[in-house]
Amino acid sequence: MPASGKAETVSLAKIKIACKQCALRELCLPLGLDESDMKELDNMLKRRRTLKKRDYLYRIGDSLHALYAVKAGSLKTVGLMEDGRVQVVGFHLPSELLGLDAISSDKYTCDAVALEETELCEIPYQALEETAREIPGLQRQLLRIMSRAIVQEEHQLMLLGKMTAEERLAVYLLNLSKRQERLDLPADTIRLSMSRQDIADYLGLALETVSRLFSRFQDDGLISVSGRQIELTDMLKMRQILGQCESIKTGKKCAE
Amino acid sequence: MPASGKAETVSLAKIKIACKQCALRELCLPLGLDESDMKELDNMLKRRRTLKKRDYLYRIGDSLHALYAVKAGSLKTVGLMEDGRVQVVGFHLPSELLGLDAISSDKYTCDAVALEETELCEIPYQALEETAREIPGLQRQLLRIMSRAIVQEEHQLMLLGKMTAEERLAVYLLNLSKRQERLDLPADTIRLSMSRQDIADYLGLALETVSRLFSRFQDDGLISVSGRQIELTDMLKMRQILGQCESIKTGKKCAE
DNA sequence: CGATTTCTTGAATGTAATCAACACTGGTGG
DNA sequence: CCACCAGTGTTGATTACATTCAAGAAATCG
Repeated sequence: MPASGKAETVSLAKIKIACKQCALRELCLPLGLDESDMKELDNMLKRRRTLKKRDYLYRIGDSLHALYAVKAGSLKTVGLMEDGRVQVVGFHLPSELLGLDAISSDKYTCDAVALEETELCEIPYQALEETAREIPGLQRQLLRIMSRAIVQEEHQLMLLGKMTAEERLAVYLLNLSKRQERLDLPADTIRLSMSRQDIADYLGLALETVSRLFSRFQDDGLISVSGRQIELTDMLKMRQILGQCESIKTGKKCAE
Repeated sequence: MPASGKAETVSLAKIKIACKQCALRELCLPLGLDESDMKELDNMLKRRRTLKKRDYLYRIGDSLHALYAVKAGSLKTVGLMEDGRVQVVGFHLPSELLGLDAISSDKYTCDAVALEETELCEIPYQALEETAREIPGLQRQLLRIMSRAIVQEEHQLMLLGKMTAEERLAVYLLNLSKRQERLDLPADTIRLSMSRQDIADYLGLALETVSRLFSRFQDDGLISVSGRQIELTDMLKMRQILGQCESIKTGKKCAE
């Protein structure tokens, strides 16, 4: 283990804070990087991007230039079928990474669309790959992040393949709650940045079904709905909808 | 570009053949490796494993020791819900890799079960990660493989979220056909190693629905069914079920 | 060969989709 | 500031697709 002088510690603390602000803690914060590593990373992450609501970050078939980390706002990634059917593949909140699907073929396989005013960090992929070679911890972290994406999607497969409409929405809300908590936001107040249609396209339901479920949950005292503002008024009862399977369904087990 | 003497070429050819037999071409064949790299890889891949039908390769919660490449036979990976519901997350044929989900948390998140007599190569993960540091091409390939898994699961999300039962089975059969082709097996003859129940649990359907669809496809002249032996007698008509979306649905677009 | 598992087929049911009408929201310009 | 309008969300009625329940046939295994 290398000795750590005071200068290094300070610098490290500084850059970690920067990284936290930049919402990239997913990628680099957990690492034990030395100062020069940090510089390299920092150089890579200079570029910013801002999107307005409905702007595309990238489209299906675009060449992979970069991965993106959400700094503020939110996006959806959407898979399309030529006959117009769409599947929302993911929602991306601050601190989360987009674009991993493009690594295999050098093309993005989904459209990525901002759901609101959104800020991102651009991570040029070529540079990231090269840097990962030099910084073992970064390589490791990158692999972990990709693996986590796989696990997350496996949960979604289970949701789409085996769960009722009611369960799907309960999972969805609890999952959003959990992700907010990680950002040090209140767990029981959710401001949805996506439409009912988006939620439906994510959960494999019709938008009317989603709307009805919001109403039913409200009638049952689980939530309080005011447009896109949701209060989780009875988390316990909400979890009971999921029976004993919370851990799998909300992603608790594999989220960390 | 380094000069390549005769000795190196021969050795490289030899190991590539070994790798092909070992069904690991996914991982190392596309790389430009030099001789010492090859040795290192080869050392890593020494261990073999053989499973009988219904044997578990690993279970949910087991610690990640290794990734596995299927050499012969087939497996399913299964996600479980405590109340007994199951979702088959994937089927794994020769040349395909299992265990990527475990990298994020050091635990496998699915059960992996052999569907028949199955042979595998064990790839100790720790060693793989370290080797990937030293061989840039390997790191790159590993990232690509993981990205491809993500893309594949995204297709499955679309299938489960947006496709009819009929379309799901058509996609499934065409996908199997394509994977067989890649192994230099006939594209129009499929011997299913999985039960109707497994297929149903993969496609998010009831087993009766799957059974009925096989019958209907046969009545419509698309396939000829004899238990688990399927002949694709009219691929064209089968593709027409999918409308214009073949490329997405059969994985053609992103498989390579 | 018998016994168990797997598969097929039929009938009834149910969950969520679709179709349809209306209400609310939020942004824009008069 | 209000009215308007497009987009978004709610609710009801009907329909449809796939599930469930049930029974029997076929295949597989010991």
